[in-house]
Amino acid sequence: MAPPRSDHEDPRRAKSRARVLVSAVELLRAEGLPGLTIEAVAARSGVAKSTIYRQFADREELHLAAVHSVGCQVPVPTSGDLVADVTAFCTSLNHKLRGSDFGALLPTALDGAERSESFAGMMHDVGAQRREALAQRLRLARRDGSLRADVDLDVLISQLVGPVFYRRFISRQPTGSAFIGRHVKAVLTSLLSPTCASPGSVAPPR
Amino acid sequence: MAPPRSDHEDPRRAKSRARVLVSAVELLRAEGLPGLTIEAVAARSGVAKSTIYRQFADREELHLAAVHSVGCQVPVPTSGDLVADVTAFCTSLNHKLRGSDFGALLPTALDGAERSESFAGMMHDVGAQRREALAQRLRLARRDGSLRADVDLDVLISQLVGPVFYRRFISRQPTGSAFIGRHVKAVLTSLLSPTCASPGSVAPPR
DNA sequence: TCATTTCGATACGATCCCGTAGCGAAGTCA
DNA sequence: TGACTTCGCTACGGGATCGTATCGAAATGA
Repeated sequence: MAPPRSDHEDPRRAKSRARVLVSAVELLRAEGLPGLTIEAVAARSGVAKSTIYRQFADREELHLAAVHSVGCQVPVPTSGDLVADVTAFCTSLNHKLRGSDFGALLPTALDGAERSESFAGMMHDVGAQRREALAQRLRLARRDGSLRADVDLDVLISQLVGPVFYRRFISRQPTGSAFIGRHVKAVLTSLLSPTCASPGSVAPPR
Repeated sequence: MAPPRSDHEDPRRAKSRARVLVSAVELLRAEGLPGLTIEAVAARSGVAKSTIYRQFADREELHLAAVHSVGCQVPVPTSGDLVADVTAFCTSLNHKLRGSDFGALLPTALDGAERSESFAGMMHDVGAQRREALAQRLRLARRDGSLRADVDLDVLISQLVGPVFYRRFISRQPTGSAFIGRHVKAVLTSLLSPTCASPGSVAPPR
């Protein structure tokens, strides 16, 4: 069941596993959760059904592994300009959500998380990891004085990324660079520096 | 197929339809999309399979009708205080997302919308309706001067509701009244009135 | 009352999917 | 090379699900 000794894995095992996961992702993209069936994965991947069962106990475990395999690391740039960095981050995130396997599989993952503890745990962890990267950048900004010291990072992060997810998955509204630019600016401007606020905090009053 | 004449529907037809939808919602809550099967709905609801097929062409149509049946209207209070009203709205929304059938079925709907045009359309419409109610309240605030005139309502609405959805479905973080209070205050404070800003925009600087 | 509509029940063949088992072939590693 | 592991293949029985058809019973509405 587990590799005989340490972390050394038989390359055949790894290879078939990889092929299975690729096909699982394709199936999920094409047909959603109901389409993810051991039989279908076997047919599509060319990996025998028995081999799949050797590595995945059931459909849920396979689904979990498939979602985990597409991951989602969004780079957080660290130039001097906070607004520019966060804007770049949100833009990258937006592209990931709209163009990558992760974006395509996330709805199925949400559905899974609604009913499975291990799924909910993974979702939470993956998200926490992504948020931590952003948090570090924001803490840096707080230290170098470009961000107010009394900002609640937890709230701020939700405000920054929440709307991007929302428009992609829930409201299904466009999120072009125009939106992201206005959005980040509106959220950050009033929190920028201890100096009360620059004259126009969203757009020039005229 | 269509009722013989005008909008008059045979009560037997309406009754069986209602029973079917209730069971469909229960099944979706309990087992997610893969659990929504005509056979299972028939068994659970006591409505014969043939009767179900008379009203729903396939699983997707039934799923769509089930989601549509749970609806989601969130009241938007209109007292004098904008911050209080929006906070109350977000609180209601949060409760809906966490406690109602709508909240439980939304993930399955997102999955469906990813792959079905009619589903995506319904999701968009339902959301647009909900957003319009909030938009009206915000336009009122803009007219009576409590909100800056140059605010982009589209962006603002996403910023207000996005984080609530995000924390409920994606990051799975808590959204107590503490969070919602801080959140709404942080978003709105800098946009309140043309007068620069009240001393502390998030928390007293000490 | 009486024609019409809808219902529930049942049965049907076809298909999908499950999970397990046994087999020889091929790859892996010491 | 030789022992071991993993593979693909095939087959199996059992169950779930599909979508359709037929039928008499019940409800509806004019």
